[in-house]
Amino acid sequence: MTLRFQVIGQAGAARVGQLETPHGVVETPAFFPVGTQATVKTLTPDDLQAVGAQGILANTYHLFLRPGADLVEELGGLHSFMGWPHPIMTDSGGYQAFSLGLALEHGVGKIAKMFPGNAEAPTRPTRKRLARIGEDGVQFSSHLDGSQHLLTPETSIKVQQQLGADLILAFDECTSPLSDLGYTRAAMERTHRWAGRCLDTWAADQQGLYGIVQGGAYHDLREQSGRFIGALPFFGLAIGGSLGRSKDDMHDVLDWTIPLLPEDKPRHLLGIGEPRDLFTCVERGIDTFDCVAPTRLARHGGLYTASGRLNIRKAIYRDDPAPIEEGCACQTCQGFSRAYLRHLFVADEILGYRLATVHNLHFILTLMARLRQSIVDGTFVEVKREFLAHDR
RNA sequence: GGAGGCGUGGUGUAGCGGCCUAACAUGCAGCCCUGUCAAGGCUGAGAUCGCGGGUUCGAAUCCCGUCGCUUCCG
Repeated sequence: MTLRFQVIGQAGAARVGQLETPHGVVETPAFFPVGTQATVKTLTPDDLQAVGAQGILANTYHLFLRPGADLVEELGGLHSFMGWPHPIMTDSGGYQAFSLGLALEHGVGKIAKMFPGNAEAPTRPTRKRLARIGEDGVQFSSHLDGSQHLLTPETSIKVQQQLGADLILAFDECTSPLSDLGYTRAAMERTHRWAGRCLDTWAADQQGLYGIVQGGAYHDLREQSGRFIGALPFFGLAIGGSLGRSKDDMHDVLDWTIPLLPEDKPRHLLGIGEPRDLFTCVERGIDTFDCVAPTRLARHGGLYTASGRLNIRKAIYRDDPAPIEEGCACQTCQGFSRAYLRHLFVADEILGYRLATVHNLHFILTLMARLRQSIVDGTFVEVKREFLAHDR
């Protein structure tokens, strides 16, 4: 059983590395598509390999509720259960403390453009929260059947052991961008206490455990958290939590945090990002990413191209015989027109969601591979400049 | 030939005297989505209620006529 990370090349703060896991080596920087319920929606493991995925991220809370950790363990663990023999990371369920808690109550995501006082209204309706946070852990009302479940640092790590991912995450609390300094500090301190409990429960030789830096968009808190989490004996470090109200805020958070983390450990940025984010975050020293954006956007008709995102449902594509992107090597662009894809979306045909997902993942994973190579070649700055110049 | 029913945005329907400057679904258009409650959400355009006349303070709603569709009987 191998669990090891080594940096093999650098360009400024950007770095190329190898993350060895029991299920294979991840060449970093890398992007992990999200497969919350042990499936990257609409794709088979073969599809995933074809688009260039090295690893995926699944979710503890969702799998704990359904089908249950005991069952997955009985069936040989996640890799065997879902037929994916390559690296898997599991999120701890800490994010659900937010997404089913304050995110519902505030009607926001982890990067909130809408703040109280801003003229623009929230894009999502506010709803009653399904998660309540206490010192011991998070009390969830299942979104499936309303049943009550307490997830703690200990139970989260144990469930992740049963699921058997290669890389696992500490149980933390992701705060809302609308949380004030006082609340964000209290949540961060609680996450720090939970970090110790996660370490105490962790079987270090089995899985690589990542500690999570919190602190919202507050400078002092991020520094405090970066120092604290960075000094603990985790296998890797992740940056989580609210990243403010803009990309600038997000970059500030990375600039404050990353220099405080040990250089020899892998750094994961939770829940980011969009194509351009890969450049700006790798540039600051991030090694791995996970994000629902490419897959979710694909299912909603948002398709990546070198000149920005297009919405395939638009009328202008009704009779467009061109592929999504001229010159794209993905299965979708090789065989299908924009007009056909638009038809599939308008007709609500399943194939549309799959073809769109294939394209977006191929796009982002190919971009990541190019970016990785550019660090080796010493052309990162040029490649980045060129990409950003075209991306709208 | 006779009796009845129905005609409301592109489509299917709701409303059956004032709260209708007409509702809902779907479709259409645009926007949003960053550790997935997410094949989801938000916003918008679109009908003077078949046509004509009448009753009434007031009609999509009641009455008469007319046209169209439809069901049953012959």
